Amino acid sequence: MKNHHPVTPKEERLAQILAKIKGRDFRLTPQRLAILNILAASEDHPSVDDIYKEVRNRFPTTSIATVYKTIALLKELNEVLELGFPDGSNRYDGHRPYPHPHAICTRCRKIMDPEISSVDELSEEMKKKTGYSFSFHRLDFFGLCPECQKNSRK
Amino acid sequence: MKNHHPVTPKEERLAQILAKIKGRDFRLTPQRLAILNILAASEDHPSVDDIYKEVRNRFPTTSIATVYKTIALLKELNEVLELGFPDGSNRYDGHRPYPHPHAICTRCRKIMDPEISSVDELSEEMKKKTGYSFSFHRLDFFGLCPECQKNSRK
DNA sequence: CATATAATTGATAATAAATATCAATAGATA
DNA sequence: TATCTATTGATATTTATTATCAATTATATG
Ligand SMILES: [Mn+2]
Ligand SMILES: [Mn+2]
Ligand SMILES: [Zn+2]
Ligand SMILES: [Zn+2]
Repeated sequence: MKNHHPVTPKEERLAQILAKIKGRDFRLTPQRLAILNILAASEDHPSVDDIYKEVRNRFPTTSIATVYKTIALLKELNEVLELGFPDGSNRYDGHRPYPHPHAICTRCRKIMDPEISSVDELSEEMKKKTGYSFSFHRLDFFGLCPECQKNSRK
Repeated sequence: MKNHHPVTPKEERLAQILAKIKGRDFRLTPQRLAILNILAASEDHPSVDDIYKEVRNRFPTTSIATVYKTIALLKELNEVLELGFPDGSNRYDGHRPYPHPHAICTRCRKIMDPEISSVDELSEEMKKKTGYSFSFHRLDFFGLCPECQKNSRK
């Protein structure tokens, strides 16, 4: 048989996304499925261009517009987290589509996902001080990753 | 005499900025001084267009390019904090030019500056978990401000 | 399987904020 | 006041994203 239950974490993640897609009048084209696979499997927060290049390895006729449209679809379904940057170098997390803190290297642009416990505390203090009711957040810490720290020590 | 020591907080803040400007071959034009005044006095994180409109009240011939160039100058001097957003609706804090958390209303776009004590803790945990050496951060919490919460309860 | 429907694709045009360009203007200094 | 050059203002350029639309193709149905 061709279909089977998901076993690896990324198969699991893809299955979650496909379940949401099935809900509406969405169609499963090869290009779209390839993009979903890339996003579900990615741990390194790829850019639109990263995704575009990778999907073109398998489907060389794919348009960049299709990548944008698939990402827009996933955003609507809350199945991808967009890390937008004002210089246009946007990055995407299809692995963890909910808000979480990021460590961003200003030299090599590597973005990491640490498990952080003190976010709730900060959020609670923000709420108390401002009276806002928060629905999401964006927590970015910028600096040098361990590797770039070594390289900059010459 | 015309010059006097700064007494109000915003005069104090303007004096800080002017001190940095004096250092190099910078010139004090009326337009530039007006923009500096607006940014030093502002508590509400104005946009480029907000600043542009306000400065044109006093100097109607001012170009938007001059606003951009003055902001670029202040960024170089680390005397303004730029809150860049991927949709291009950038906002500026000339009052507190260092990284700090913001509460952002998704409805009326009001941005607040609460005094938060638990940032260091979060930063420390990030550092321990990732090994990054951070130099700045961006901490945004999005939701409804108290006023917009009232209005949305109909 | 053949057919109908409409969602999707791919190519391209349009959009818009930020930046670059450059001749004209006007601070700063002596 | 004259000189020098930083700055201005108008405009062109850049570039990521969005919009457009005819052609294609996934899907359901008989
Ligand atoms: Mn992430
Ligand atoms: Mn602020
Ligand atoms: Zn790095
Ligand atoms: Zn509000």
